[in-house]
Amino acid sequence: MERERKRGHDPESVLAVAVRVFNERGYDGTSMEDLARALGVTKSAIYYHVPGKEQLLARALDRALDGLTALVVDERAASGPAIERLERVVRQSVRILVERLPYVTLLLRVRGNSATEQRALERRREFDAFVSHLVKEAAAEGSIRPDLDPALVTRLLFGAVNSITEWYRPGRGGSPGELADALVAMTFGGLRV
Amino acid sequence: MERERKRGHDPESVLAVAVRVFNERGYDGTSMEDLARALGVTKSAIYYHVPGKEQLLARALDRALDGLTALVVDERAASGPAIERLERVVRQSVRILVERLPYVTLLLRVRGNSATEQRALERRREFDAFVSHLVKEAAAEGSIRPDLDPALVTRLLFGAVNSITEWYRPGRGGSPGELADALVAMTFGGLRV
DNA sequence: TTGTCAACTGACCGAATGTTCGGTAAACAC
DNA sequence: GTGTTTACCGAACATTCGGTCAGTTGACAA
Repeated sequence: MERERKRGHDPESVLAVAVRVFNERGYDGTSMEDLARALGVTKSAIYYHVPGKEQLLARALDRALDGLTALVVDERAASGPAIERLERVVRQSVRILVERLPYVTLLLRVRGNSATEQRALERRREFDAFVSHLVKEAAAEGSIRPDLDPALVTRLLFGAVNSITEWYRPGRGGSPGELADALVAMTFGGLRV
Repeated sequence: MERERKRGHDPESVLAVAVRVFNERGYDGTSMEDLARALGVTKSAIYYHVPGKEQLLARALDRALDGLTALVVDERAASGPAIERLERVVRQSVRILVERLPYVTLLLRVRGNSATEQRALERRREFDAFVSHLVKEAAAEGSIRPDLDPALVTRLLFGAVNSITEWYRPGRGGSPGELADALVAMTFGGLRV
């Protein structure tokens, strides 16, 4: 029998708590002692469930990146006007950001301090390159204001998208769908009446 | 006589190097040993010029916040349509971000881990409140699309502005003025043709 | 009743951390 | 030349770090 299994942690619950604390204090600002306190166990108990601090980070970053990679794979197979594909990518990005909020939040703060972080940055750059290319396509098709540099548009557009990790809290501020609607409305159409 | 003063460091040059390294590795991810290496001196030499690591952070954050505070003071005295004042605040924000890029970059990564960081977050919140109010005014005057929540507009708008610290490098990608022009064009008017 | 095993604890390790301290070489002041 | 100041070094400080390991506990199976 398996059900209920008493009380206790497993690799999944440890990861969830760890990512929450990493986001509160920053990865480097979080000690294993901090994690232990948040889990209600001693430091050594953590090592029963996971191999170490850096692997905790690696698993968290993979969760974020797997979502973004899946998006790219899906969308590479799509066709139609680039501007419409771009809008879909933005909407899907918002969805993934919200669904995997703590993991993506962590990813967006990574600086490349370790091999793990550098690997994550490389995977992230693939996503950036994909989006960047898509915006250029849309510009080449004449769907983006010609006075705006496509590279700049990409950065500002995803600056707005990524800022979601800085202020969005689930349950507040509407559903992910409404959020995506508003974001697309503002970035594509402008905030001015 | 004063001129040239041989070679060597002073509190100012230590701060400049420290902030650069803080931004590369993160504040918590940077050791005094790292700073010493970047300065070409030993750890102890740093303490001759500055009182410690946290004061280095405090001074850096003050540089960023003093700029933003000055902007608020200036703009509180301004009049005219809120939408025009908002556009001016955005342009000035871009200017300050670029002028004080390393300092503002550091500020935007602060999580509140120490008393120093919490004080900085409080000052930053004053700026956010000011901008938030301004967007609401503009909405009340009918200058912002009524289907967009003003609070959301504020966050996305400054999500785009603040993203500058993530990718802008001086000398590349045009002058600060052109950057502000493009940013205002896109956020106010939309990226679509 | 005994044995097994998952899930821990507590004591500990070596390394790294931020900071302090005693000393010192070179430049300057007189 | 003598004393003082400036800018630093090297060693040491207490503390904290990520991580290890032998042992304990309590639920459950036989």
